[in-house]
Formats: sequence, C-alpha cells, structure tokens
Amino acid sequence: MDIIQVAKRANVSTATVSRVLNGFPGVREKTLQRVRRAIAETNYVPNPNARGLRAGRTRLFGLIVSDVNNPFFPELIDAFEALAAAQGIEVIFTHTNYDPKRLQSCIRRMIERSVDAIAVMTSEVEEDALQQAARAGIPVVLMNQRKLAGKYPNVLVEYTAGFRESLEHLLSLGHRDIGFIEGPQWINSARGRKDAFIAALKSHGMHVRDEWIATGDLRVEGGRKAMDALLARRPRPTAIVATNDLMAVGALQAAYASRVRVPRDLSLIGFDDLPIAAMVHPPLSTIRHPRREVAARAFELLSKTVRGEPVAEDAPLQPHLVIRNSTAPPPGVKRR
Amino acid sequence: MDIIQVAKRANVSTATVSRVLNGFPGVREKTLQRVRRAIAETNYVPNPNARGLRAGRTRLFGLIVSDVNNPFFPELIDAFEALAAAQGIEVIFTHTNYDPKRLQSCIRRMIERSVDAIAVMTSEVEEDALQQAARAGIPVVLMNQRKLAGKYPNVLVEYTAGFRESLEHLLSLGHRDIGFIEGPQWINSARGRKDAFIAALKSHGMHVRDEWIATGDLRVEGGRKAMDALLARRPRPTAIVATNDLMAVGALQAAYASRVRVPRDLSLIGFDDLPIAAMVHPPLSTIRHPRREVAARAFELLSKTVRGEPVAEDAPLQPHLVIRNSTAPPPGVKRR
DNA sequence: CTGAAAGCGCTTACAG
DNA sequence: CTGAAAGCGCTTACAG
Repeated sequence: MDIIQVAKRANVSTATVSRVLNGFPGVREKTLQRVRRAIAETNYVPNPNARGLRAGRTRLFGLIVSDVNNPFFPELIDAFEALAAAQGIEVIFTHTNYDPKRLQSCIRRMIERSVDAIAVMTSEVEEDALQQAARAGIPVVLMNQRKLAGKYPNVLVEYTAGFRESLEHLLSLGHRDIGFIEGPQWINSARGRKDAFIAALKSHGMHVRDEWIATGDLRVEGGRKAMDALLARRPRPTAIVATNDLMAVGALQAAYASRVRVPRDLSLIGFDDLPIAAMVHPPLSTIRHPRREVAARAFELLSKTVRGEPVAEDAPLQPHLVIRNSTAPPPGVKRR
Repeated sequence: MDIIQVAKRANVSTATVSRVLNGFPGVREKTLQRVRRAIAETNYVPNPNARGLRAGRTRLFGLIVSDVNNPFFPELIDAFEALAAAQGIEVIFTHTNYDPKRLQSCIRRMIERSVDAIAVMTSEVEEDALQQAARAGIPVVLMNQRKLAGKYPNVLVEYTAGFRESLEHLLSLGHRDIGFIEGPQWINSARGRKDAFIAALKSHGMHVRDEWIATGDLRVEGGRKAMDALLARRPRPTAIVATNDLMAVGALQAAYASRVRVPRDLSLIGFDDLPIAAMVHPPLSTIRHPRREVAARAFELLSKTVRGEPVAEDAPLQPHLVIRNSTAPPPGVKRR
C-alpha cells in the first residue's frame, strides 16, 4: 500500500504518483514538485513485482552465454550489465556450457521469469529453443549466427578484417610460410574463422598447405597438441595463426617445451585478445574481438525493440590486430 | 487469469491449484492427480510477479562480487548460480569494482528487486551498506570478513593452512631463504594473507627479513614490479611466495625478463589457483582457494535462512597447495 | 480435505 | 490536468 502513502502525502491520487514515477507527460509542474518531494521524503521505492504484474514489463533482461569460466565472456557480461543498470534494468544470466540443449531450458527459465528481452550470446544456437521465446513474444538478439541472420536480429562480427590484418602484418615481416590452428569444423564460429583466414590468404594470392593446418579443441590443451603436430612437419611454417587465444597459449607452451623460441624461431598470432594474451610470455599478438561493442549493440537493439522503436541492421563489427611480442621476422630475415 | 483456467479444467478452486503448486500437504491423492494433469495439459507456468507480490518471496537471490573480470570470480558465480537453478531460484548479480561505495547501490538495487537473500562475496565490505539489507529484513552472507564475523554470517577461509603447506613444501626442497610479495596492507584479504604467511614462517622458527618482502597492487603489473625489486636484493631469496596468482604471473614475467629461470634459479608459489596458473610457463604451483565451496556454503546458508531453518556456524574452509612446476630445490642443492 | 474471497501494490483505460 | 476504480495472477487466512 505504499504508493497510497505517497499519494496521501502529496495530496494526489495514486494515478498521479504513478504518472510521475513513469515520467508520463501532462502533469502540472506544481503537482510534479509535490509528488517528487513526497517520494523523496518517504524514501519510496516502487514494488517491482506489482509493476511487473500490472504492466507486463518487468525491466528484467535475460543474458545467456556459453560459459562464464571462459575468459571471453566476463567483459561481455560486464558491459551488458553496466548498460542495463544505467537504465534501471536488471539482468539475470545463465550459461549453456556449450550444450545447445541447455539453451532450451535457459530460455524457458527466462520466460518463466517473464523477462522483457533475451540476449543469446552463445557461440552455438539451436533454432528450436528460440521459437519458445518467439511464441512468448519476447524479443531475442543473437551473436554472429549467420544462418539465422534473416530470422532473428543478429550482432555480426566480420572475422575477415582481423585475419587480413594479421596476414599483412606477417607478410610485412617477411613471412611466406604460414600455418593455422583451426577449431573443430562442426562449430560455427570455428568454421567461420577458418574460412575467413583462408579468404584472407587467397586475397593475397597465397595458397593453403593442408599439412600446415592442425585442429584443436579450442582450449589450451588442444592448442598444445596442434602445435606439436605442426612442429613435426618438414618443412615447417615460420608463422602460425591460431583460431583463438586459448589455443595460442597452448601453442606457446608446446613451442617452449620443444625449445622453439617465440617469436625468434616462430611467430604466433592469436584471436580474441583475452586478458591472458597479455599475461603470457611473450605477450601475444592477437586479433581483438570487439565483445564490449557486441554487448552494447545487443543491449541497444533489445532495449529499442522493447520500447517499440524501429531497429536498423548495423554494419558488422570489425576486429583489429593488436601487436605485442609474439611476432618477428622469420629466422634468417633481418628486421628492416 | 491463468491459474483459473487450470482450476476449471481440474474442477477445483484456485486455492487447491496453488496448494499443489507449492507442495502443501493435505490434498487428497485423487485431487492431486487431477490438478497435476491439468497443469501439464495446459503447460501452465505460474507468474512469478504475481507470486512475489502476494507471497513476499521472489525466489530471486542477489550475488555481489568485486569484479567479474577478475578470473577469481567466474567459478564462484558459476557454482552459486548452478545451485540456485537447481532449486528454481534465479540470481541477479552485480559487482562493486572494488569500490566499497558501490556496494551501497548494489544492495539498494537488490532490495528494490525484493530479492530473498544476498550473498556479498566481495573482498571488502562496508558495514553501512549491509545495514540497509538488515533493515529491509533481507538475510546476507559475507565471505571472509572477520571483523564482521559476529554480526553477519560469514563463510571463512583459513589462509594459514595453505601457507603452511607451501612453506613445508619449500623447506622440504631445501629452501631457507624465502621472500614474499604482499598486497596493499589496507586491503583486508591482503593483510590476512600476509599475517598467515608470517604465522606459518614463525611456526617453523623462521624469521622474516623485511628486505625480502615487496608490495604489489594485486594485479600482474604489481607482481612484475615487486619481483624486480626482490631480484635486486643481495642476498636474494631462493624462493618467493606471492599473495595471489595474478602477482605471481607478473613475477614470472619479471624473472623471465631478468633471465632468472623459474624454478631452476628461483622457486615461485602463487595463491588462488586461477585458471591462468596452469596456463603460464612454467605452470605455477599455487594454493587453491576453495571458491566453489565458498559459493556452496553461502548459498546453503542463505537458503536455509530464507526457509527459516536454523544455521550452524561451519568450520573455516581450508585451502591446499597444488604442486605444479614452479618449484624446485634451490640452486646448488641436489634434488634428493 | 476444499472453496470463496480478500488483498498484495501497482498501472491504465475511462471519465471529467 | 487529475481522480476513481478495475484488475494484473497469484496466496492465504478463514470457514466449513
């Protein structure tokens, strides 16, 4: 009965207090003042349950990621959460642990909580799961799901730009023999990244040597094994680009274990720019994934949709190369 | 009006449906069946806002941490969230970014959402902020806040055990000259860890050489600088224990830059067992902070309190040493 | 063991 | 520009 107290104190009806609370136009300045004062004096805070029940909006957004423990996501979560907080929106978040089936139950939980909107920032998405949300009339935004681009709003990241920059950096250092550590090709993002790398290579008229491509599981361990495989090849590449930083870190360890010095004997470039990329030795040159921008766009899009504003399709985001110390001219080539 | 549909379908009143929903005893088996079937057939999901509004309970818990970007927290968040999900409880979480003032507004936001309980898992806590929650009648649990131990329930971690294990490990390798990289002493957890280290040293009849203690900011950069300082000392310690893994990682980089080989020339032990500890080279021996257990205890305690069950004070959790490859006998001592 | 009904605290047509 | 009142979808004494 709290809005009633405020109304009494301000000598208005609860309707008027509600109008002030929600910033509706058409309240006389004097009344406005009075109500505001009453709100302040009583330290009044609207009950979100009552609001949600009545208005159908909860000011609650859902955020679904693949894995909190993957250092890729904290920044994304952080950025999304900060934006929401600034608008008085709370975020509940869950993760699928890379299991597309869990997406289904994550979304169900969010629907049960009647969130206003859901950001599905996982690397893999099953369309079935999204349909629940669609049926419940809850707007959804995805990250980099090209095959669903027509059906659901999507924040796209264009990998090609990043790989092109890496490649040009390596070429300018004098590298010609470039290997690649790919991720499992049934994973969308891994396939997309490999395609982008190969496209970059082709655009420089270079061809891809199959024996200079190794596959890893996208984790440190996989990078280590892939690097071991690559180091066993003869001839060897003089530079290696990895699909993600976690595997680049593993590759670094494998190189160290084989007494191959990075960058003196071998150059190495990662992808993502995880915090760890700057912490290993040597600090890793890597392609920065614009995940804060992804979060910002996702939030913007959802919050516009919820308010009924029109949303325009944005141009894809461009990742860029961050040069640190894991790249150098190939052995035998003088630094110019 | 949805519970009404279910009630109609089952030929009972909404009160009975509600009883079934909430698992209240005293519903005839036959009625129970009918209601359950009606719920299943209609795919009925109770509206959490209506529930919360009426019952005062929201099945929403708050979780406050210092910093999502600090790799210490994701596992804690993950564990807390999983436990909550298993009980149909949702979690909203925020972080203070180490600013005790932000704790105030974090807690306010949670109160506005009328969460049922709040876990304040930050390294620093200001009592003022907690009082809001107390006034609102919302149970709170803290992590390792010894000075507030009497007033608020607290999940304690006993640092001493971990440091004693490190020390004994180093002694058994033959080290006698042991340095320490401390954190800023105005930070509770940093002071607690240093005290614990010194206590462990004393319990072995060893004394503390002031010139073998350096201070860092708890981040990688701080560890790097502290290590540089320590490496300049003559005589030098043969082993160094760092207050946390992030600084240990920095120390490792500084050692590398000075061509001091770890562990051959110098042994190094961290604290926390962050994922990164296993990723650097050499993989870091470190004291594992039982953060999943902390989350589990915090959740247990809150959920019991909310249900009105009595809570017993648990014995402090014990961290343990994880031996990897950053420790070896001091130079000149043969491995036995 | 079950039902009728009040009421949780808001928002929102509707009326003036 | 403002108010009276219905109603969002539940839960919970109270009564039987």
